[in-house]
Amino acid sequence: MNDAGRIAATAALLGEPARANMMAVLMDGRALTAKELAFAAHVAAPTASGHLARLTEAGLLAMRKQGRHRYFCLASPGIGRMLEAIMAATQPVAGPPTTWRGGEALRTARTCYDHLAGRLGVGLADALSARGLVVLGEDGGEVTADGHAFLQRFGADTAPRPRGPTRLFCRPCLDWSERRPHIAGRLGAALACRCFELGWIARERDSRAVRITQAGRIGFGAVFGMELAG
Amino acid sequence: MNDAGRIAATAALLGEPARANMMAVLMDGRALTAKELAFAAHVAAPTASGHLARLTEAGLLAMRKQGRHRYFCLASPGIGRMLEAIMAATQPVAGPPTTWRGGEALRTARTCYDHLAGRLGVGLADALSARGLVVLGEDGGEVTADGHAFLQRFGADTAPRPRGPTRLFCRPCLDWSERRPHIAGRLGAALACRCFELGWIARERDSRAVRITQAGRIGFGAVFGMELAG
DNA sequence: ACGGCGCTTCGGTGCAGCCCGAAGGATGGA
DNA sequence: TCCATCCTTCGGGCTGCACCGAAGCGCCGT
Repeated sequence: MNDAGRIAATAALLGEPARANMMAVLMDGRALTAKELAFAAHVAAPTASGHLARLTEAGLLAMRKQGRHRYFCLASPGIGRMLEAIMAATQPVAGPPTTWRGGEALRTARTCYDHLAGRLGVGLADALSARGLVVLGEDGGEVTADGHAFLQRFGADTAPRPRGPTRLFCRPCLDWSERRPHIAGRLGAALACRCFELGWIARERDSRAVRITQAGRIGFGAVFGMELAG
Repeated sequence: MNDAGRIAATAALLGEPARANMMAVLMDGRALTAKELAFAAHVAAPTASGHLARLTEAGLLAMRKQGRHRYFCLASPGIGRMLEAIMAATQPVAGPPTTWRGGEALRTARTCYDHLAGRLGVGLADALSARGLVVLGEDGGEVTADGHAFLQRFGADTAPRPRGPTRLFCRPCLDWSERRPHIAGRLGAALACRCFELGWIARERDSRAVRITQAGRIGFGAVFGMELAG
């Protein structure tokens, strides 16, 4: 199997709308049951079962049996990065932000794999950029000296890893609703994690959307100088 | 069109072996004619024409008319990164290096989009790592202070971009033949570019393979301490 | 032990799309 | 002007695969 063969094999799996729906739903890192994925993909259980078997066989998904349920999640962070790369590369030409089907909550704030996206995520990136704490470009990002000090005070885990970086620290990730970058990578995950810890945001059930709490509204304003509408 | 829809649409295009072959051949950034791509994809001209039209329509390829020829190339660097991400994510489990079909030249040294891969690319990464000039991890890389000084002496363009980084500077890219990382990103491109300038390597016709010249054999040994077999 | 539930396997149907040969513009050279 | 080359459009054959209903297997709670 050569380069092109692997690309074709993988892309063929992702090219079926039902399977693409499943992968997209799993992008935030959660594990879902076969039935939930069947519903998300708008297909019957037998059809979903077949798809899930093929995705697992190909190493795109990992499966864990638990009682009578079978939980599926992305097989590795690399799979998530691949999906992000596909979405980033196929970003439609500039224009007014897409209207999401019933997705106002998603546009406000949501998780993107393991970091924050939506207006909250983009606003966070803007706030950090404006203060010179991070520098974001098309394909990479850097944290300034001021930024490291700030993040440490904020309580985000920015300690370097023992044996060199094993995951990109600061990486821009194009936001599908806002069409502007937010912060991904280990920093993005650390920021999101710390915001959950502080109770500034909370996950909505069965959705990638997150809700900004009252404490969050105050905190984002005081610490990052962000004004959150609503 | 939502996230999953865009993934599905793009992946469906890439999921056809003929189209995947075309994209893979174009990964090194060259522009090829429709006929050349038909040959690379092992299909007849009419079939290739249809595929190319769809890929161009979808924004994955860009087309330039020139005389009676039509040259196709990747529409943007982002498309190349997407293809790399797919290959990286679908890396088969560890094992003995794959035997390439008649690809000894490719295994020795080749271009991977715009940087060097194969034993030469991996060797270069190893040499720089061993000397503490760069630190490579799973998902990111850094150039040390010594590394910056070394690269400047070598003549690779490592000047920071005017308004922040617009492309990731140092990034590991998993090598398909060697199963180990080589250096991609702006640094990878700069290194490859400088090696071509110095006449250490030369492109093989109609292939991603590159040939190491006699000057290169001496240069890689003297400057990077690399011993190149053959 | 038994029924309920989640998931899988099996068989048949139907559609989407890949593929090529032949014919039709378009371009450049003789 | 005429031909050769490159590319595209058109039409028909064919394969592959997504999809679902029904039936089978394993696990849990009662």
